Amino acid sequence: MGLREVKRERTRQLIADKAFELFTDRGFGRTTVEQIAAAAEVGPSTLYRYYPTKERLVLEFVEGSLFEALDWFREQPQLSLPDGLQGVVERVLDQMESNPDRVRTVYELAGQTPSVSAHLADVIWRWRDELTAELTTRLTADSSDQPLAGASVPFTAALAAGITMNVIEVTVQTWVDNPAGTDAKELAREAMCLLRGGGIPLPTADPTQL
Amino acid sequence: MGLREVKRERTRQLIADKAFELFTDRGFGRTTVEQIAAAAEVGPSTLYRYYPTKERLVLEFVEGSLFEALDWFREQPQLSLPDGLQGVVERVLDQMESNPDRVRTVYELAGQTPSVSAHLADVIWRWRDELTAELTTRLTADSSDQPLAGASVPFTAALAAGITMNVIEVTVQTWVDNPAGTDAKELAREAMCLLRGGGIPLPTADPTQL
DNA sequence: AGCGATTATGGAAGTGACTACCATATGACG
DNA sequence: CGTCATATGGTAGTCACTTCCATAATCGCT
Repeated sequence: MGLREVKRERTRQLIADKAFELFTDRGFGRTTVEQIAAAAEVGPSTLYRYYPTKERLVLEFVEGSLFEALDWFREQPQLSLPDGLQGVVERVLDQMESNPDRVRTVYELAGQTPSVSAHLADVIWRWRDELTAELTTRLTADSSDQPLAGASVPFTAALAAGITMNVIEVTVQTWVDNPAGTDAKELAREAMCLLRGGGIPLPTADPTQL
Repeated sequence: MGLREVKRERTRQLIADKAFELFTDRGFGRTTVEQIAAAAEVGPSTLYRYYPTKERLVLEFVEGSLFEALDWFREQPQLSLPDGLQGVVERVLDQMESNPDRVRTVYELAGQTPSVSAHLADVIWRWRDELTAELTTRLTADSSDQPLAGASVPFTAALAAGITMNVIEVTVQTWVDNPAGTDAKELAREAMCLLRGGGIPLPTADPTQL
């Protein structure tokens, strides 16, 4: 690795950090990209080479946490899918718990600014889509695992990825809302017990006469 | 209802329709709001009184379908939650199936334009949040339904809403991707069978040693 | 019908995110 | 040291979106 990439990563982090400072101080709407660029001592056009939109500056940390866990998952093909997904959930929550203030601020900014919440939702969706893709390849690979009666593999994969995403979202949301002190991974465990135990009201397959 | 509200609804629809035309013709990025306003024969400032962003013009139909079903759900407090949620799923899919081209175009535009997919994700999220709120009040009301051992009501509600949203999303996605002809409600039924039958690899509650 | 109050509309002016482009500088490599 | 690839900064421009005000359409009441 050359000196070039080191500098690149440094600049990248510097920009995101300065941006986050300004956002927490003056708020998202009252901060211009010029101000961020000036604070990071780069030109605005340089800033846009690192981050495509102002919103992505807010989401840097969350995005990183999610995709790190996904990368880990891809490198663990020997694990069973349930164990692998469990590892994904744990890794994401570990990242979040390592920096509670940042996560909290992200959610606050998302709550105040529609475009931020939109981009947050988008990042999580893209993550889920990549997880779906990975699950699809794995399910097709060892389809001996389960007969998968009738249902197509991508369909099953999408459902699994969606539920995993849900568990993470619900857990993080609850963890952020609570006055700190709660254990995120304990919450996630509860969520999964509920899922397996059937304690959740699901839509029924049989249509009722309406 | 006065003449005023009739006109308002007419203008609202007119704007969305003209916008959709232009988007399908020239694409989202190559259409300016001025062009849309001109096509609908209103001033740009009027357009912004009806739609807060250009992206929401794309999502008008999807948004309407989702929230109509939610309104219906709110008006059916006598139904059990599973039946009610089933009704929600059915109603959303009915709406989508009533206008396949429009849904397909929305997904195409979302696939091409990041900001559209971001707003699409956001709309669906807001919908899920409102569904969560409704489920929370209902679960607290008749908590005699189930003991809900230990788990908090909003937690359970959020999971239920999330899964319902997942079923809809996965179903619509699969239905849109397929070369037409597939029955969306049949797909949804499969999804729910998979969910109930445990045919989906979920993260395990017990952490494995990593 | 007529009249005051309320609300919808159109236009003008401005802010700021984002893009395209080019000249320059800086690290990579023989 | 020379060259080459890449990173940077600045400029100019487009366009989404906001704010504000003057005007016009509708409503409610008598």
